[in-house]
Amino acid sequence: MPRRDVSGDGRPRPATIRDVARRASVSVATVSRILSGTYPNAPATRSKVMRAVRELDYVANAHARGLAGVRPKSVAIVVNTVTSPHYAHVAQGVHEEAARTGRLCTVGTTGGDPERELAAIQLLREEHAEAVILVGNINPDEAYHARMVGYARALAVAGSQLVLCGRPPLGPDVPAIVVEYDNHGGAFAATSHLLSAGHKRILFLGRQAGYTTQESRIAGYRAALAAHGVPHDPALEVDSTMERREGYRMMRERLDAGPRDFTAVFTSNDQLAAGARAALRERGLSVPEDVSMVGFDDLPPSADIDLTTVHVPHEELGRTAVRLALKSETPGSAEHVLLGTHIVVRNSVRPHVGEASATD
Amino acid sequence: MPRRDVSGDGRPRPATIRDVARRASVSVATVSRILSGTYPNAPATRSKVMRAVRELDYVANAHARGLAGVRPKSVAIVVNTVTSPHYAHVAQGVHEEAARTGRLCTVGTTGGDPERELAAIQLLREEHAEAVILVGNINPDEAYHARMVGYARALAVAGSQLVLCGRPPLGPDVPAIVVEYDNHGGAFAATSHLLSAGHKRILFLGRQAGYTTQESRIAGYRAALAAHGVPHDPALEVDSTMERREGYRMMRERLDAGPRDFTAVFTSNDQLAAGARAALRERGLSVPEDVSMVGFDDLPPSADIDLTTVHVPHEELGRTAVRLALKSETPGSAEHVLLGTHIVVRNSVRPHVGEASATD
DNA sequence: CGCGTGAGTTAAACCGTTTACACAGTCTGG
DNA sequence: CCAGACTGTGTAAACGGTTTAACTCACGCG
Repeated sequence: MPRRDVSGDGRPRPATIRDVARRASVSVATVSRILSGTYPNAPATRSKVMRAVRELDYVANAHARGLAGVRPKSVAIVVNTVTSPHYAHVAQGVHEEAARTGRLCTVGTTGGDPERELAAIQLLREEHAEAVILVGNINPDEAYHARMVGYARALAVAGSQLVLCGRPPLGPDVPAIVVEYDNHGGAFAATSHLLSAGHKRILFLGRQAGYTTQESRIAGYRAALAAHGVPHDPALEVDSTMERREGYRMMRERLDAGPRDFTAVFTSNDQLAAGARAALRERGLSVPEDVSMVGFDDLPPSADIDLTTVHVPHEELGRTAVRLALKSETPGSAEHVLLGTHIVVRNSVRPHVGEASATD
Repeated sequence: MPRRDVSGDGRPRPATIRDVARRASVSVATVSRILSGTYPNAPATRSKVMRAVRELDYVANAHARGLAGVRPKSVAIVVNTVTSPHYAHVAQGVHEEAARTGRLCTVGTTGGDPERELAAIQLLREEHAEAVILVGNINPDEAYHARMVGYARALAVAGSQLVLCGRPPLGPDVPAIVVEYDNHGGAFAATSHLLSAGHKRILFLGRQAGYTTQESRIAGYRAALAAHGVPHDPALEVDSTMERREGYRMMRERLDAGPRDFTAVFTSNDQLAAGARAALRERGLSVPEDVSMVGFDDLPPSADIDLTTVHVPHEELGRTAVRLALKSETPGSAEHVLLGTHIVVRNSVRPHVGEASATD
């Protein structure tokens, strides 16, 4: 019945707390208490134990500790991919904050597949992590939402604090911390910036129906047009995913399709802007001389191409998520934080002095 | 003495295997067997149990399972940062392969600090993960190496297979799987490509003493020069880190320092190439018309700027690491794999027809 | 009819921690 | 001088699974 390896090969096994206790001639309870440091102990005993720990190179077994009821020090994060810059930077923030407090992160990737997201959460239920952070953008449908609500409750029961990062709340009765950032306000500011420079024909690149992030951004764009009394032309809204190639392709198609009917471009993220910019250059149009452009995200490479863009606090998003999740002792908090975004002005916008510029 | 929550608040607790057993009127052993599927069982019992599982929304506690001696399904990866493209892509490969087999990844970041790397490993010892994958480039010194060897042994004892990814072996008696890629060969090919196009003055950008990756690349560069009988001029080797800004800065300095003394550039990675290219353009020099350029890494954005570069199988590096680690039942394997690199020819190199081009 | 046989199930040991409680000293104050 | 507080340590019961060995029951065979 025992599985203790006394038998054959004698493959070494890690030292246990019992080995330490034996070597230091104390009980296991004493060792445990001294290592956790939360109990009174005699200096002499303490040094005996610490020596035994060192000599045996003892580290505690995380499984045993977790089972014994100590909350494991771990946070989990579920992202789309680890290669896309936005996710990577949020993850970076999560890692920073986690590392500050001596934690590692469990990372699950979904490739944008809601099914895989749900599967990852199911797996994470087993781990009883302190926090489970779901980051980014999804295209929620009814069935998905219902299942997610159930899973969220299950996580709470398992003792994991759920955090939604850059994604809307699940509902009033689902306990989750929500850390969003101001997509609408950022898009409003970006569009206003172009409008103030005299642009009236502003192409919006990167519409994607159903995805909450993109919808907020386009809503901000429309709101700014309305606020400035500039007519909204649906033909200026171009569907595309968020990848650079797509920005390149869509801009190229647009330019090839007929005469240019815009003087400025607002893209749903910086990668689209970079792609669109490349397409423009190929057609002999430069930014900002011929076309003004504003992006969204403020990723590091955007500084190199002097792109005016909306700064998103990626890292802070991640840090805040972790901080809030670990703050409350008992999981099941519900909180809603909205981080600000602001426009970073570089050199990709020029005033537009159009034909009869001053009407209205 | 018990901690079972019968007392006050009645906060719900996750269902345990005992709850399932009770509900299905069988013993816990039966439930365990049926769920693990590795034992004969009667169909009637099976469906009873499965129903109870569904009704109670039972998932097994990973800690308990781990403690009971079942190898937890988890792989760990330790990287520099999650935002740098090379690491991100390797991590992506690791995640892919892990996800394929239903595993999540634990990720530790070091920020390039050897101390933090060692700390992460120490933390990972507690987890008893199946595999611990250390990725990338370091600047090993004597003390670090000694400690790492000790930690590597400890990991083996804990049952975790150590994998070194893009980093040289620790030593013949340290059990680790090593997955490298051909830095030397790639650099040799890249340099040869430029030499064959008639270039004799090739700037090497990105030398960094002590870092194994960069040293292999510069060695390949020198070997190619020697093989083609082109004299090696140390003044053409420029120190720099691997960041884009640095490439921009160093190239700018070089151009400002005096007349241009090179016709081609080989950079230690694509990001340096992008930076250097930007600096060249600012001075009115274009690639490839005025200066030929070859990079290293073949990151996605490099296709957009038509950069000829050395393809590194980032994702495959990660996938191979996981695959090999999980292959062997017992940890402590030692294996050395060298993945190939190859040059991807785009449009950043032009033949150089120099003054008196044909001497030697 | 006795008995092995094998499929299906169970009781109990065990994994390595933490912690509630008991207990032995040592001080302190009345 | 003794009750009571305080210190430090030990004992043993959890935590929630897996696994071994034993047991039950029907069945087929000699």
